[in-house]
Amino acid sequence: MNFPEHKLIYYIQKWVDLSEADAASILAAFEPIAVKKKTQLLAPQEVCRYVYFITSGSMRSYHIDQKGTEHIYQLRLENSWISDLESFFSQKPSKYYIESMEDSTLLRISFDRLEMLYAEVPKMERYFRILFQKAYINALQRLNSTMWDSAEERYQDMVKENCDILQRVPQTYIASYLGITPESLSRIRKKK
Amino acid sequence: MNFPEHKLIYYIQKWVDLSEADAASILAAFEPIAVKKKTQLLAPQEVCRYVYFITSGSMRSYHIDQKGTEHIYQLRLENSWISDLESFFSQKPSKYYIESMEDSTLLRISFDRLEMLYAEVPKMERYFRILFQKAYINALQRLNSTMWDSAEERYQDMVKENCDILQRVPQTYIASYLGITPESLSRIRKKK
DNA sequence: TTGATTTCTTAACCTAGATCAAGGGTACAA
DNA sequence: TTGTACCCTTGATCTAGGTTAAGAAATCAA
Repeated sequence: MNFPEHKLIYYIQKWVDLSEADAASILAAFEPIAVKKKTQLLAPQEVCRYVYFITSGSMRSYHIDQKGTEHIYQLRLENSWISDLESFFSQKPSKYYIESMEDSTLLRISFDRLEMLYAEVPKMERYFRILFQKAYINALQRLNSTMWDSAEERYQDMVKENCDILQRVPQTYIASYLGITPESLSRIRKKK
Repeated sequence: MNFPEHKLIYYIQKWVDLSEADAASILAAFEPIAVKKKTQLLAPQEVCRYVYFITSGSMRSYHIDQKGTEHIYQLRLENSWISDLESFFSQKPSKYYIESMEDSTLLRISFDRLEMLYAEVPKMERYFRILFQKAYINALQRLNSTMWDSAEERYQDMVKENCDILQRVPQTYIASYLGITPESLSRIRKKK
């Protein structure tokens, strides 16, 4: 079987064992969608209704400050999750945008449907516990390197990870994600 | 009943319903310890063996860079959790210190005992899922404000939270936590 | 009570990265 | 195929916060 939905099961099974029945329940809970490049899935003031698993393409989330400058805080490729968890779990208005950077396909699940899924397949509680734990560890590492490493070190770390995101999205997005201006990133790249 | 252990149950019950039996299982899984000010619970190269719930006092976690400068990335008061999750969950050597800032009492649980507890009381899986979810949201907010707000704004936000940590620990710790030098914090405080 | 350590403040100077401005390249829409 | 928007680069200048240094104040151990 080779439906795109199965990638989701593959990634969940890296962390918890699933029966055939579990897998079926999970797939039934998610709804597939397809979006063109630069489609907004969330805008400020809206409540974030879904958590998304990206099956192909790439997404970013960002906010726009008082001066009108965009600040990207998440860049995600296929086989990872994206949402505004703060808005999703509180079901209160978001401060952020979520937008596709390429034509993309996603699986989405709503707040109520997710709570149902936790009841149906309690292992999902464990899966998301592990997912958030890793996400939290990651966010702290990013915080540490933002506070204490130079912009150049942060960029070189990203290059070392050899993530093809560097080839797939504009440098201005990478710069914003690293917390610097496009001009600074251009100067850093020139050096090497 | 008024044993200090019960604060733990109180805080867990804010997020999941516990039976008497659940509460008993949880309390049985944790071991109380008491430490003097400036006691190290973890040092670099050691594996972080426990997750700690602080029942009284305060803790910090930090690392020391090549130049010998301390960088604090967590400051925690009573009724919150502290650990190095990266080391704890991988059971690999840590890069961080965990140290008490005041005389403190804590409840600790080991990796194996926690896995047993998840099996005994599956609701704990849900509790930690919610805890890490909130911690992750928080870490992203801190990352955003470190990237995009001035040092003064970050300090003022901390003052607004009205957290008594500002009174209880040296300013040099607050400065490091905010990602600035003690000199800069002193200048910021002088302004107002 | 007293020296020793730690913490906080202030001042002079420095630097990484921001800001402002302008030109060239590239990609897609018509 | 051309024009329009976006993207990247480069240079000149500016600034928040770092660095270095030194003294004052507070805290602590004996």
